[in-house]
Amino acid sequence: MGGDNAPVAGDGTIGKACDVLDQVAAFGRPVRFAELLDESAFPKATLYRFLQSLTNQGMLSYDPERQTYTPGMRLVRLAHAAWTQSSLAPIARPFLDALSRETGETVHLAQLDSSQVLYVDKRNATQPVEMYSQAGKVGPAYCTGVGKAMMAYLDQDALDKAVSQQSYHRFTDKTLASESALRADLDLIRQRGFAVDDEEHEPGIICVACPILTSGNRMLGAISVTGSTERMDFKQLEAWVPRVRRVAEQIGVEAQAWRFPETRTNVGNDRMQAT
Amino acid sequence: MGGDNAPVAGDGTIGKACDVLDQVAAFGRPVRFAELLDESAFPKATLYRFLQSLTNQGMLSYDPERQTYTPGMRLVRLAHAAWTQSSLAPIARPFLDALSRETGETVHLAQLDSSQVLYVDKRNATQPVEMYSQAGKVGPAYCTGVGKAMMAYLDQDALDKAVSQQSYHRFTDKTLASESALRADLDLIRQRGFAVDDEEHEPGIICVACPILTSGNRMLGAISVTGSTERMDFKQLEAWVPRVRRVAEQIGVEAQAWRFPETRTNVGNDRMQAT
DNA sequence: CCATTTGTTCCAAATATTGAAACTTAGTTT
DNA sequence: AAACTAAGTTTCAATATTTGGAACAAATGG
Repeated sequence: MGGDNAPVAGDGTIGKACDVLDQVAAFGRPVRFAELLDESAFPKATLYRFLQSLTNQGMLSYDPERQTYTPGMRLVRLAHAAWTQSSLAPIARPFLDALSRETGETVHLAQLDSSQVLYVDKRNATQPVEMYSQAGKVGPAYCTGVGKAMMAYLDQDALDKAVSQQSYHRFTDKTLASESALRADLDLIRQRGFAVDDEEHEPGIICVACPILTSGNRMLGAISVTGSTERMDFKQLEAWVPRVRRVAEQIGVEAQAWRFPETRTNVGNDRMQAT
Repeated sequence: MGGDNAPVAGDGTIGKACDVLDQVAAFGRPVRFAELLDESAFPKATLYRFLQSLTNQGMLSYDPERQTYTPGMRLVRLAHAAWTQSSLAPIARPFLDALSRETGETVHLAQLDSSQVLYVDKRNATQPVEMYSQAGKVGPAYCTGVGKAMMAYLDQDALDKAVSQQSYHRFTDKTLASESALRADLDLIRQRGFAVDDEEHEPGIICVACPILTSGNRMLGAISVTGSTERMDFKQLEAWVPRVRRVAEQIGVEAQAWRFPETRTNVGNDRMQAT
């Protein structure tokens, strides 16, 4: 859609290079120099050199035949380290396995990254697990169970920022398509201790989600159990809530025991160093 | 310029930033500033600013409590795009599924990245698939089936470089622990069209692997079927070779049809721009 | 074949990076 | 408790790097 990519930039050359990476990744397909140049804030020569450097470094991959760029394999290597060390996934794994076994439904583990939902692990009851295709995927926060569960437990500042950065695209006629509607739901979530997604993102898909919190109520992530309206109704799904909540609590305790690093509550970038 | 350590560097600021990312990732655990400084070629203030910028960008994650850095979640997001767009995984998926079903054994899909084996997908017959824990993982090339299968089909230059960059650590007493032994095996592999790993990396683990090639014999990756000596012998495993080869061929054809980007045969970086 | 688009290289000017050293915390020892 | 030590952070002038307009080359197409 319209919204031009957030030129978060800053951080000198590194920030700019990251922007280029994001831009290439955002295309979702092999992209040519000219296409990038159109959307880019950088002049021709500058963008060109960035692409060259990133390609040399393996952060981008270049197809000389078609003259196109795609995100590079070095990212996969680095992400493996990130996933292992910085995500909740390794800690949560056994709990997800158990929850998946018990419910037989799809289970998601998510964290919040730049006001978006970042899925870091998944259990799919029926089919074999789809690898990366789900872990690493991002989704909207305002219309998913895990997204709302996480936002509800952000502190004031982070919440304001997160809420203001949602797109509020109306995916279905049940989507909460305004900041006020979202805020109202977040209040409710805080009251109940869990979030629901009532076909707000995809028709026929419903879910319940609970936040993962430290003892100091710092939000680390969320887990959810998803079902389809064809096979079950909300009553059935909500029956799992106590179980989901308990698992979320357990993960929170484990995470804290492992002295889990501060989650990037950090929505957007605050740095003073202006140009 | 001899076998310096990793400092491939070059590419100005971007290359340096990538080096820092690698360094943090290499620790495999939350790492403090001073620890990085010890191993770093950069002066204190420089390294400090790199870490700050990378953290601001979400490429690193910082735990203020423990004052430690880990690879950041932004990498996971980017890697998802890389995996989807630049790896063989999406193309190979149905073939891996089939091969896994037929053999009932562990199946790997790998690509070559900086002279190392990068596993991009995996099927594990018995247990549920372990996600990222395998995709994104790197391993040695000189003592794994997929590694040798891939190296055997590199062109002269790339092969020389790859062969010279192996560590030749003797994991088991069957490990090919020298360049000459490796080269001899690669010749054999080229002759037979497939590679074997006869407990060269892990005792009790054997495998057969075939390269994935384009019609122009450009090497894109490799697949393997792995077994354990406890459950089977080499005779049984080699019976799968024709099947593995056929699947590799199919993937190669598909990949070419999709006009798959040039694989980073590119071992190491050649840029003249010294520091 | 010329026109046009797309990709690559040059180079002086502008700017960001550099790193020694000073400074600030936090933790430890005397 | 004061002094010491170590770890992390900031400063600032020198310097190397990035910058980007414009020229150049290589493909594409009419």
